[in-house]
Amino acid sequence: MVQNLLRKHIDAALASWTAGKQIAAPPAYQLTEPPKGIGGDFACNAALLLARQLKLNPRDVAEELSGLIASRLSEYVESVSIAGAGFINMRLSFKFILSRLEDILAREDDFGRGDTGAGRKVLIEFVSANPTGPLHIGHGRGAAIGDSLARIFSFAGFSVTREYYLNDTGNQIGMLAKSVSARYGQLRGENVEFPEDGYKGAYISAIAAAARAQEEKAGALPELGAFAVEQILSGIKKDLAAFGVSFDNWFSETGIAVKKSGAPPQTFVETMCGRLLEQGFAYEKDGALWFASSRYGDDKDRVLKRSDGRYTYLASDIAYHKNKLERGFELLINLWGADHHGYVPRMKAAIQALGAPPETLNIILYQLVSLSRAGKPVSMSTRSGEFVTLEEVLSEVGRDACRFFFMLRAPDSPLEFDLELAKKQSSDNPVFYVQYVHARSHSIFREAESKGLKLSGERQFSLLTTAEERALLKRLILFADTIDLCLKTSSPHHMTAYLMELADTYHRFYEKCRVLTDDPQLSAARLGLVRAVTIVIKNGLSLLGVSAPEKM
RNA sequence: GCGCCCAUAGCUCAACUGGAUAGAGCGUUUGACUACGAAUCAAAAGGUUAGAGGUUCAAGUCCUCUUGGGCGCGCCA
Repeated sequence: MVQNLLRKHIDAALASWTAGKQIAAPPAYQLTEPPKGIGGDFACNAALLLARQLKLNPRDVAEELSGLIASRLSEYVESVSIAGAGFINMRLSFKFILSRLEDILAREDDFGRGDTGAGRKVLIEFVSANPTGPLHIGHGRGAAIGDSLARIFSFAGFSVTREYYLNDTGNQIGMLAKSVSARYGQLRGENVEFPEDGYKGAYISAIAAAARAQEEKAGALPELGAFAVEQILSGIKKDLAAFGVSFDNWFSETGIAVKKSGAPPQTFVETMCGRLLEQGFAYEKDGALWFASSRYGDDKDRVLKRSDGRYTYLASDIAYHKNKLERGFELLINLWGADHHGYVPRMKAAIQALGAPPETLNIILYQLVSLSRAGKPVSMSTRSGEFVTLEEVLSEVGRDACRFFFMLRAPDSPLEFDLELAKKQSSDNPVFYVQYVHARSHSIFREAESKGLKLSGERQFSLLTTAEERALLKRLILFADTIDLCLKTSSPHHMTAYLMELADTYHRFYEKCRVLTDDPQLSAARLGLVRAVTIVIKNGLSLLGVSAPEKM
């Protein structure tokens, strides 16, 4: 990527400048795009940082540094200048930019693919919604972000496993069974009382009816808890498939927390708790087993095993993460709804008690989606039954628009989703703005072919001399840098922003520069540029799980 | 009561983790289709970054307080 390339040489320039000076550590400088109107492609603030450390005049430092940088970067940069308080601005050379353009055209679908991951094993756990009801719009956001992160990490050379943790045992499944059972009784005309904390959604009645149908067919009523989980889970899988989200593994809590006949004498949870006790991370008090999470910064210690002998959800979860580590994953990414933030310190503590450094676990909290319809808030409680399902939103708004919309913002920024607005705006949703670039370009290709022009072959890219063409080229070659930024911040929203910016630059180019002209040389060069744009747009959209149509 | 996250244009949000003149989209106003797709482009209006102090060459970003919101605080999951 461009930034890393420049950094390598700037680092060397800095090292030679600081040699012999009293510098504690090389400054963590930034390489940013200068504000519009300043000129230059990259700005470096190293001189400002060094001047502060050494109490020197920043302009003087910049003066000395810029010379060193210019000589080291002569292959990539055509000019280096000083501006403002001491920023060093660099302008990329056309020759370098064109070499990258050739790279895009040569690598096509693989352009942007990198090996920063070097095959390291990453587990991305996301959605993991309890199988007690259909997925709602909030789960959709987690699904979109998690799936795109998986695509991005994989594209960057990590070995990615996508996993869904299935809480298919415990109190909530018991309540689910009771809820279905009550509806089943009502179906048979019995006067049963519906449990106070039961799941009230209409889907419960549908499951009860399905159970009854199966009873009539098979002659026996299925076990209602397992039956309901199975029904709901198949709905969840269907919704995720429609959303373009797939999982490599569905990890069942039952497997680690429930004893099965013929299995080892202890469950995985029991073994894990025993080990924590041995190692001193857990202790017994008031008849319960406690995890000493406060030792690692949690507010207080947490119960692993209740005084009645049952294990808590936390115990299962720690055991689950122990299992993740035992499977050899070096990085664990968890996507949680922001309402779980209080749970973060104890899981971080657990990771350390399990012997892994805390940064092994990267918990990404995404703010919940607040849903409204025509400005009026819609309640989204599963138990009250008043929620809008992912399926409904998908059929209203469409998959591409929905996914793009969910990744427009950083995960930790709240997202307001107004159904009426999303429907109304569907024709000028930002996703169409980006997709239009792809469709428009292919329209040009079709036109070119009908005129007998070749889409590949010899091109003189030196003919691309206008400001619009240069701006477009520069945007194109920053694709890999955008992927890198997504990795560093664990957020795909930089990719949506990048694609919108690329689209903007392209549409401006399109207005100013006619591709198919009377000049065959110029036409060929511009066709090559447009081809590169379609490659980058398509690769970028595919990292977001959004299609790149050739016609719209 | 304690803790975490927020407050930026009329609305929804950016701002590359302390950098230059705080940017986009939507909405509003005005203009551009007899050559590759107008799902587009050009331009305008719109800001004391909730408020008050502080830290320094530099603060939307860091520290304190105030106000206003969201979420969490169980031997629930």
